Amino acid sequence: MTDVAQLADVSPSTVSLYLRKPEAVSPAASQSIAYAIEKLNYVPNFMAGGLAAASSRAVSILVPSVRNAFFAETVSAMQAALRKERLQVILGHTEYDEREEEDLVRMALSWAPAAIVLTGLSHSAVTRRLLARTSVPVIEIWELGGPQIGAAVGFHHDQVGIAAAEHLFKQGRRNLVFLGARMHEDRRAKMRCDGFVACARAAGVEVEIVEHAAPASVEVGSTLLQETLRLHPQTDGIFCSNDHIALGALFACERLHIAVPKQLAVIGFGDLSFSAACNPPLTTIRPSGDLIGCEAARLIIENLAGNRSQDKLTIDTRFTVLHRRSS
Amino acid sequence: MTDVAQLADVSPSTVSLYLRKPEAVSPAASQSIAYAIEKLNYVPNFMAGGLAAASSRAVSILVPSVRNAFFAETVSAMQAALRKERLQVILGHTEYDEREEEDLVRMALSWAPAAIVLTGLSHSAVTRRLLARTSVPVIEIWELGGPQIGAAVGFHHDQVGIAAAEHLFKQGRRNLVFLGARMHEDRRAKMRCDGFVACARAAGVEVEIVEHAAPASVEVGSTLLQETLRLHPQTDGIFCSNDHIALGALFACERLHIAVPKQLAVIGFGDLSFSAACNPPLTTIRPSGDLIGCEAARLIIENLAGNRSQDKLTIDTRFTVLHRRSS
DNA sequence: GTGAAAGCGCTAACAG
DNA sequence: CTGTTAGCGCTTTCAC
Repeated sequence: MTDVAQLADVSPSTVSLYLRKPEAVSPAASQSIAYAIEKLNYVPNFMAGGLAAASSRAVSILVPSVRNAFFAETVSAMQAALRKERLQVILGHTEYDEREEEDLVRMALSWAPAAIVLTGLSHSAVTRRLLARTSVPVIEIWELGGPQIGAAVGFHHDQVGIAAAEHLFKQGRRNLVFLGARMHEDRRAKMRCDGFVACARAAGVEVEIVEHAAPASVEVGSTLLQETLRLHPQTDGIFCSNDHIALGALFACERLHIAVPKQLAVIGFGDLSFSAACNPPLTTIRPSGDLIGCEAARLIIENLAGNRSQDKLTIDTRFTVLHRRSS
Repeated sequence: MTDVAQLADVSPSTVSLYLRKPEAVSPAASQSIAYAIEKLNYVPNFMAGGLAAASSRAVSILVPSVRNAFFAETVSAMQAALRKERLQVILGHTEYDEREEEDLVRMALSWAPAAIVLTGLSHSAVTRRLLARTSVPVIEIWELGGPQIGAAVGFHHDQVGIAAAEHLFKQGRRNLVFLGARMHEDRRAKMRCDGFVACARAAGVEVEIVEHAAPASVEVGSTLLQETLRLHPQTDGIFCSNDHIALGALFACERLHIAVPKQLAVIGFGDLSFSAACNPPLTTIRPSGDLIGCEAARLIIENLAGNRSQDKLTIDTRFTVLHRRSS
């Protein structure tokens, strides 16, 4: 930076200012600085900058896994939005493990990030303590309806379950089953299940739950459907914890010559890549993973601009019931 | 760190050493330092560390998009492997745009990362120049068979096309079509196509190519299949640029009552979540996205440990033809 | 095995 | 709008 300043015939602080707030530097100085940067192939050092400023232009995002299309979408949307403000994404995978999250938060703090984004509202006590001690803004995504550390951007998963139950009721279904996978890990799937069960119970209907120990997958969906028919042959409506399970169920129905939706109505969650295109097209509930990412990024950017007002803000991104031919 | 040193009654440099090479510090000192760290809730500052050491424990990973399951897998595998060495992942999305990649590389360099991981072998001249000037190790993933900047971990996409053609020949198919989407962007899909066409031509078979301008999706797959039947009704074997396209084709076949594989053999690429579970199970070629991530991480870790030997190393992670019932 | 000294490259008041 | 000044918190020789 000193070299650039020398070549541009200004002081280093003017170069620094130019890099951070170009509009505050005179056009003449700007031009010669730009030339010098180009000429010298100057690459700024973010670590020196971050050290001096006691905070970096990095945002730490911690999700269970980016293999999960939901989080991939959110991470992608967020990175695109943050990129415009020249903010970098530091990614961490918690694998649904609070201890892992704790460790990742510790490392995240070492970068003095502009913000830390966590998935969900349940975190270990240590995580909460670590975060309470810092002034780094925290944003929790993909879940609403519990105690927040900072701002939260997401939706109520129990409401998803309620919407699913109401939808199936409207279709005249009364023998309902919830198909789930590994719900002890995926708390949000559990919440959808709970909302579904509670809503049905309020209408005098007892929901059966058929669960699998393996992580959600298309194959698990097929297995669960077979299991469902074996245990509860009367079933006329199923809500699947996500669209992978639902697709597997549809495939199994096809193989077993079960008419969907005539004999069995199927509703999923996620609106994944195949959901609109399969046979029959899958009725599902679409969570706005993109919107969650965009809104979270917006909060971070506003915060950076000085808007410290939205500390424990809650943004409900809602969800949409997509009624297609599987119900 | 000074506070920790004071409390532990050692010098700051001993604390620093303890944090970086615990085995080089005496057990007695280690113990009191550990106690002091715990007691004071000391959080190291990576930026100060990076500034002083002129390099950070961050790895910059640039992929087209993490929404793409292939790259999500690799990123996930890599982050898991790097995490064990306390290396952080800085993520960037190029969206298949070399200008974007260039800009992301520039920002990546500002972190003085332990390595930069790029997707594919084609990069802008500026990107190459930027990278040539630094001593940051570069690893290119998901493609082999072109000029490398640094090490490369991946496989030959044209060989995938060849394997697909050979497979279809073995099934007695001679009227072959390649179904692709947006191949001007996805160079690697184009390479698979080229390999397929070249192999067929060598056997005296002319392959037709049916392409769509939109990005690959299940719906595009259905559209492409219909288009294929309209333009080339004799077709008895198709190779799809990926499993989303293939799944869409299977769905369309089902709707049109086209017997798969009897009338039409289908082979895809990717072995995605649904590929083994659909009707019929999809014959596909599995690229080892996980392995690519693991091997890339291994290179980075070895490099960090001083193994500078593997500069322009090439690691072929191969691929597997999974013969299932769609062919 | 441990400590003293000298920065790493930049930012942030503040004064002009 | 620009320059001066004083560090930010750590690593790294090099002695001891």
